[in-house]
Amino acid sequence: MSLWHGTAKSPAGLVYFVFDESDQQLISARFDPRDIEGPARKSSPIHEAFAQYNDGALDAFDGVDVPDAKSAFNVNVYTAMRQIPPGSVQTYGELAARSGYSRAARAVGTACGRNEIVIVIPCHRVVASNGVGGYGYGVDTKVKLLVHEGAEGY
DNA sequence: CGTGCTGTACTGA
DNA sequence: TCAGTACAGCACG
Repeated sequence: MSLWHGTAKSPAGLVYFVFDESDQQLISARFDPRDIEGPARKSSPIHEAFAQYNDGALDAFDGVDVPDAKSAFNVNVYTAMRQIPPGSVQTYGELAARSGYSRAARAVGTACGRNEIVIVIPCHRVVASNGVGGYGYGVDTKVKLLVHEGAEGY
């Protein structure tokens, strides 16, 4: 493990992220500085990806690798989640079905809430069937990201 | 409409 | 085990 961290602006505020140079994976990305590890860096491909995303290249994180989730359920859910195109949203129930667990909407909500890599794993694109749903850093944060991506109705 | 109950799948203690 | 979830659907009033 060879960790370093950095910060980057996003449409919803400053993001603090940790990167593992050994296996080229983004370990975490959060809207608060909790669990920061390693020395700071000012520039990197991750910094660049955020800059491009802010500029409107909404698919800038497609090439960013992340660690495998701890359980098969989470792997399936996060994989399906990253396939939601920018600018569109999916309900917790739809995402559950696409992940292979047709009635696990609530469990998907739990998995989203535990997501450690905001924006790159786009939990903000998962909404409730009757509204925007919740978000770990506040619904306003979620809405800012959706507006930036051009999702309709937010 | 809104509120509340219940089914459901997964997690962490 | 068991309680706790960033849900969904339906029954009531």
